[in-house]
Amino acid sequence: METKEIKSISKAAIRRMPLYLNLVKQQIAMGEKTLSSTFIAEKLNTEAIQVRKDLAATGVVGQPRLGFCAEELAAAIERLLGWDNLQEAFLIGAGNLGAALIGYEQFIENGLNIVAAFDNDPVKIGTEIRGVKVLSIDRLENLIGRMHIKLAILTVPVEVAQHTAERLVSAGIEAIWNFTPTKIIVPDEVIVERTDLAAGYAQISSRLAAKAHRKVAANG
Amino acid sequence: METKEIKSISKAAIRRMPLYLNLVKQQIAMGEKTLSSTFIAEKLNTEAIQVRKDLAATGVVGQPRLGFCAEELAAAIERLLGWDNLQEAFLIGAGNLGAALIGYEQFIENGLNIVAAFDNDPVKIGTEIRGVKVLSIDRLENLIGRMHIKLAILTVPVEVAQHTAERLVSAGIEAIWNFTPTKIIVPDEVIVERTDLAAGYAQISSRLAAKAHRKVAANG
DNA sequence: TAGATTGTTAATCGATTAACAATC
DNA sequence: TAGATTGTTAATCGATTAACAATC
Repeated sequence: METKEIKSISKAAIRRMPLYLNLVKQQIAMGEKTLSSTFIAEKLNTEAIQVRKDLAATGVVGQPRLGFCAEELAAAIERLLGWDNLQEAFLIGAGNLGAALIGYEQFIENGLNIVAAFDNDPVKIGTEIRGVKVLSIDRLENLIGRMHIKLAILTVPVEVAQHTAERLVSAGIEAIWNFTPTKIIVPDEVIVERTDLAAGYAQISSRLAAKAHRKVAANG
Repeated sequence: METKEIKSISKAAIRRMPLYLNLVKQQIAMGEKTLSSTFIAEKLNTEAIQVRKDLAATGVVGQPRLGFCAEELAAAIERLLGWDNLQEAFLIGAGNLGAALIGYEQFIENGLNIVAAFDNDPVKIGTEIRGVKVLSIDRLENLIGRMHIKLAILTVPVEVAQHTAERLVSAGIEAIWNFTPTKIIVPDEVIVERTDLAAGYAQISSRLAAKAHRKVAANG
């Protein structure tokens, strides 16, 4: 398996990788051995040049006329994303959103395993959500250390987001996936990714609103 | 209320608007009348120049020495995002994620109201999730037309995402919020926003993996 | 061989950041 | 007035897209 030097990768390219991976796996399942950037671009409604540029970052070398080896590509993307190893995570805040993430089967395919949930609500503590125990938030620091947990999924109410983030950092967490609608401030070495449902909805609603405003303007 | 011409807005700026709005509302609740770009930047761990550039898009004019009028800013951002009007939406696919979105209280503040859910599972049809009825997918087209629904939240399994999107488009939907890990292909005039949990996780896991790979390399 | 596809280098585009005059 | 802050214009940065030689 010949690979060239790994190139630097843009954040946008990383976000597209799961789309490529799904498609590659789909082709493998259909018995295809190779797939070209042209094919991928057509399926994902994008441009072949972007696909080639993105895939260059995986280090996989394609073959003129044939495209890329599907198996090799799948393995390279999974390695690039770290989806070839299981990642254990704690979920902090066992509310609606937290419970949904625990039940989100897709994560297993991505190598993400939520091993415990934490909450401060005595009613929730001691219960289980789809086999995942809800523990007291008091035990957070101790268990992060003992279980060598690197990733925390933050689904607490926004008011306690910053404070909880600071607890996680003191306990030695390496990465925080922040689902709260605020920006948490942590040291640079801590990896933070914010998945903000409000930000996603803002894209949609602003465009719908712009359309509506234009219509009102046109009708006087 | 003096406003200047509305400027064009980047997607990234739109995504930041909810953060600004939350902060502004918080300041209003604390009795503050104005807030400056410097203050906002400090609170959100970003640069004042970016805040000013973003806020310029709302059309609100600030005052040197004082900053921006909080009330005016809140109203302008809500109008820009379309959060000043209630948006009714259908949710398609009443699985785990779908149920969580129905229960996500935050949406009400954003003016988003999920009025019905649709599924093809006879066990689910006829039940309610937090007061939202689960209806048969067979009634989708009819009800979109009758209730003048503009927005559909797509939480179906990935295999049926494209087909379901096409049904929504034929029924006259204007916007689709796509939570499936695939790109749906629809006519240009249909507004699509993809919120992909896998893409968000890819950011985190790739950085954790890069860190781990570096460590292995360093230890020989 | 002819032609589809890769991968590199250059050009373009868009967003962020810097500099600074205008303002209260 | 002095000084903090705004808002504009220009410079920089990063990502996307285009052009094209190399390859099988």
